[in-house]
Parts: sequence; C-alpha cells; structure tokens
Amino acid sequence: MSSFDNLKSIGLKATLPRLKILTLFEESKKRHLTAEEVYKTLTDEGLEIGLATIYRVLTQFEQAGLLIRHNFDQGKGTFELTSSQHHDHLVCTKCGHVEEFFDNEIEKRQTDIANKLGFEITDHSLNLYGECKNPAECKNNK
Amino acid sequence: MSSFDNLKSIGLKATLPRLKILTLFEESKKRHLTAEEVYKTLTDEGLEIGLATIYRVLTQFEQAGLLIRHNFDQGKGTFELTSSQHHDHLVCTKCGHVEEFFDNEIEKRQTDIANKLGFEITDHSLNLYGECKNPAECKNNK
DNA sequence: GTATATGCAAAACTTTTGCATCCTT
DNA sequence: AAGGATGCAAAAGTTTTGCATATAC
Repeated sequence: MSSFDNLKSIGLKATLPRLKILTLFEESKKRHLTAEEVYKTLTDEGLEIGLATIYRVLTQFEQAGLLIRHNFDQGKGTFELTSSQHHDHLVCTKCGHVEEFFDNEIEKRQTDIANKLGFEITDHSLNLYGECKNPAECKNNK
Repeated sequence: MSSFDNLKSIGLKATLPRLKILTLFEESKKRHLTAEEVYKTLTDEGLEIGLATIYRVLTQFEQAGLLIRHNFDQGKGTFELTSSQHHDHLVCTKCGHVEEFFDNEIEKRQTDIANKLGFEITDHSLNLYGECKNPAECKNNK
C-alpha cells in the first residue's frame, strides 16, 4: 500500500506534510526519530513545514496505530513505524543508536506476572541502556 | 543509618530541604514521587521550599545513588528510593498506582540478549502499563 | 568566616493550542 | 464550496540556571 493510500485508509487527507513525514519514516535509515529530528530533516530538504504540524501529525499517526511513541529519554518522545512484530529496544547511551530485539520468554513472563498481580496489561516498554561495544559502528549510527 | 548521616556520607550538607525530602521518600506510603508531588507535599506541611531546590536535590540524590529516576510518563520524571533489590514496575494508567516486581529469568535473558548484540548494559527499564483489576484499590492509591 | 545551599525570577526545552489562511476533496 | 489542515505565534508544562541572600560547618 502506498503512503497515499495509507493515509486515506485511516481517514486523513493526503497532504504534503503528512506524506513527507510518513515517507521519511518508511525510507530513513534511522528508524527511531524525535519530532525535532523529523523537523530538521524535512527542513534541510527544503520543505517548509511548521514544528506544530510535525507534532500534530505524529500524534495523529500514533493514534491511528501507524507509529509507536517511546520514552527513551526523559522529556522527549521518540517515534518509530509500527512494525508487524512487536519488539523491545537496546539504546546506546553514548551515540543514541537503537537496536531491536524480541524474546518470547520475556513476553510470556510479563503476562504471567501481570496476571498474578491483578493487572490487565495494555502496553509495555522494555529498554536496555548501555554502550555499543564497537566504537566505529557507534559513531556511524549517530 | 539516619537521614542526617546518610547525607553526610555522600558529601552533602545536612540542610533542612534535603532532610525533609529524604525523609519524605523514606516515610511516604507512595514510594514513587514526581518533583511536583514532593513540592506539593512539603509545601502543604507548611515548609517553605522552592521548586528549583527540589529539582536540584532530586538530581543530587540521583547522582549519589540514593534515588532512581524513572520515565513512566512522557515529559515527567518519577523518583523512588534506591532499594537493596532491583525491581521493575507495573503502572496503572487509570490511577497512577505503581506496583513492583522482580523476575530473575527476565533479568537473566536481558543480559544474554545484550551480550549477543554487543551491548554492555548499564541500566534497564521495564514498565508494564495497564489497569488495576480492583477499582477500589485503584482509587485508594491515587 | 568560608564554602555551599537556597529562593526567586528568568530562561530553556518540549509540546500544545488559538486563529487566520490555505489546501484537499 | 466546505471541511479539514497548516503555519505562526503565543501559551503551557517541566526542568535548568543566574544571582543575591542565607545556612551549615
């Protein structure tokens, strides 16, 4: 499905800002972006777009299930395309590089624990913070 | 060790604001507090204390290892006393109640995964979000 | 007495909102 | 043409900082 149809299917008009933002997430090497990063990238490409629009669109995309919001850092949201497969994250505190992983056993135990404690889980976030062991790769992904 | 000695041992002067803040965490029923909650609680007790001081002290306590900072919500830090035993959190999205848990198997698998992916873990955060099943308790812990 | 800590006000930073204008359908 | 979307500027919420004053040792 094209980005254009993608927008229509969630009931949003296919405007230039929305198309550009969605395409950025689909084609960027960096899968995890903050509002500020989206703004800077698009502005650098010569697109005239307001930061307020970025925030509005990111929120709409999140509500439509197109994007997921993470709170890797204090006081700053990071977004990524919702992928078919849920996953958790390793975040390098040196260079900001984000790696993804999935572990079925961890998922299962989370559910068990929530059940035992009388919670109905709607969501969860598991982030491992540390340092890439490879300094070269660390730099490249900054 | 008293709060007083506790402060001295980390090289901080035992001032009234610091003593009050530390004591609050030690004696409060609510183990997880934001800067604003600390401010409001102490102000309500009649203590004249600036919000800036709260932030400075919380940061110092965190750096000294006395408190841990969590990012349960977007854009707002939550602090708790560092306890002898590391643990993770369930957060009720309805009432804000926070429950703690520890699972050795999850911990172990996290380490394994990080090793496999070439990360050296310095920290991690696992938060399960959902709803308390008991509405009564939910309200009481608000 | 000296160094450190505090309070206040102002500023920084991220995110949201009001409103006039513009664009998609 | 009509409703929704955008851009700008102002505002809101959290956290930080500069500086004069106050406090701990």
